[in-house]
Amino acid sequence: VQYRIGEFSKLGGISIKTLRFYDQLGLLRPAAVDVRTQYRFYDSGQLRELATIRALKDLGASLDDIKLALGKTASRQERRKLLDRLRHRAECSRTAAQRTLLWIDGALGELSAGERAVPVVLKQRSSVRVASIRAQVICYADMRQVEQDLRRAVPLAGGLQGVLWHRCAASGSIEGEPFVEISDRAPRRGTYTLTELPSATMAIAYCEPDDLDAERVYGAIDRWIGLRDYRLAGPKREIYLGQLLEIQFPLKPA
Amino acid sequence: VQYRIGEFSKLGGISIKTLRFYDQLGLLRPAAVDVRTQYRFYDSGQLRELATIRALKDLGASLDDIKLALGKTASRQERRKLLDRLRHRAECSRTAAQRTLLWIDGALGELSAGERAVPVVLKQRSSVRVASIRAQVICYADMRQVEQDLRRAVPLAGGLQGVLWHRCAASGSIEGEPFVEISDRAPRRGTYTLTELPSATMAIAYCEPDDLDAERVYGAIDRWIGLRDYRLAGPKREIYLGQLLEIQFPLKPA
DNA sequence: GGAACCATAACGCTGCGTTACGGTGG
DNA sequence: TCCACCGTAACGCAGCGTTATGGTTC
Repeated sequence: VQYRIGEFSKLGGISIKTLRFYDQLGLLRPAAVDVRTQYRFYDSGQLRELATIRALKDLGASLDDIKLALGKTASRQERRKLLDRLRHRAECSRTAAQRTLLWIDGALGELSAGERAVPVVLKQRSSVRVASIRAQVICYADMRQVEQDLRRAVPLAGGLQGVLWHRCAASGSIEGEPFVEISDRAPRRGTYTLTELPSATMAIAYCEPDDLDAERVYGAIDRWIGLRDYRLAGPKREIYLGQLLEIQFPLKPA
Repeated sequence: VQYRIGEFSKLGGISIKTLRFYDQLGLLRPAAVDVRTQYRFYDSGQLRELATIRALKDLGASLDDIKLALGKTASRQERRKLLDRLRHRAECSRTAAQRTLLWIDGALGELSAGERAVPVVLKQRSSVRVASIRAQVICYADMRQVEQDLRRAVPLAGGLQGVLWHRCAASGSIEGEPFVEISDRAPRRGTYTLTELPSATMAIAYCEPDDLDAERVYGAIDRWIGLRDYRLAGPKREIYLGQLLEIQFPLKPA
């Protein structure tokens, strides 16, 4: 039995446009084509092919994948590999959706509590050459003095400025390392150290220069990391950006 | 502090092209534009805007959504509604991924057992006017006789043909209803009944006219439905398509 | 002769990446 | 003068939906 495209599309539960598109891709060629009118004719066996295509598509396969998997040259091996890939994608997509869900629930909670949600994003930073002074202090405010010492010693070039935090109050002592970016031309040595901030993947967020806000933002980044398969890798960074502070948590997978 | 697009893109962890695109959309306008050279200049506060955009995007928002949510005319209400929508989407996406996972695991199992996986798809069928004869029989083969009676009584017009199964062996008795599609012009009444197959959403799959294959396919559709929030709604249908049988399970949500 | 069906061709959607081509800044 | 940087403009991607225009079948 032969069907014209309209009837076949109704039987197959798919649009005419899609059928023409699949024909053009070579994914589902009509069983016959009238040479004069170019009318497409499909047969009942092709309903099953179509169902196979739709089923694979519903599992997340691309039309290219499907074309390869259904082609005559395709082996059981290849079909299996396609399913394995699709399985993997589905797994990733499930965990991603799960994380999104948990994060949104957290954000909705904060909103209900009258606070604004803290946007946290992932960012890659390449390595930066810096001059720095590392110091232990009694309270965070004491770090200001160290920063001023550094700025006096180094001609600041308009590059990045900030602080690396090696230990924070929770660990019993406070240890920080103010730094400023320096150009490649080697400057004279002085009271400061020349090092290189390693390149890193980082979770970042912004906060006002205000202790209360800082605490919220630190907590938010911690929760963000907690939802993902990352761990902290190295000292946290705070970058000065005008009136704003960018908080960076360097990460490594696993 | 002002940044040119290249530096800003590095600080923000996003491509130059994307920044220009966001400018064009009005999503993130540069703080200043040089009138002569058209160079874009961004400031540090825009890093935070950018992070907000990226964070929302990561939660699945479209750029349009984000533009509305971050616009000055947007209220807390609207931002909340956006999060609710995103939450809903994430939930759908999670269950969809979960179903895909379970289904693929089933298919991989069948493949390992040496069988081919059965493609099952959802399909909408509109209502069809049919002539039919309903009958109880002792074994499935007896239904052939009823089908022949029907075909003798009705001028078959090349439309759909098949059987509705009201009861199957598992329920103790077998009751089926062979039918053939008829045109709108009312035919004479005879030994058959005129009814209308209601329109329905159906889970369908194809099988060879072979009892063993039929059993596999019925099982596959059952499992398919089991993974979703559907229930059976009415008699199953079998449609004859040349050498092929299309098995249809009518469904209703919940 | 008109309604329903078929055909091809071309543009639209998202969210950018990717040339191509030319002006700027240091 | 060179090279890195900036600009606009236009096409490409997936998977079709949506006209626009014209032939075919009943």
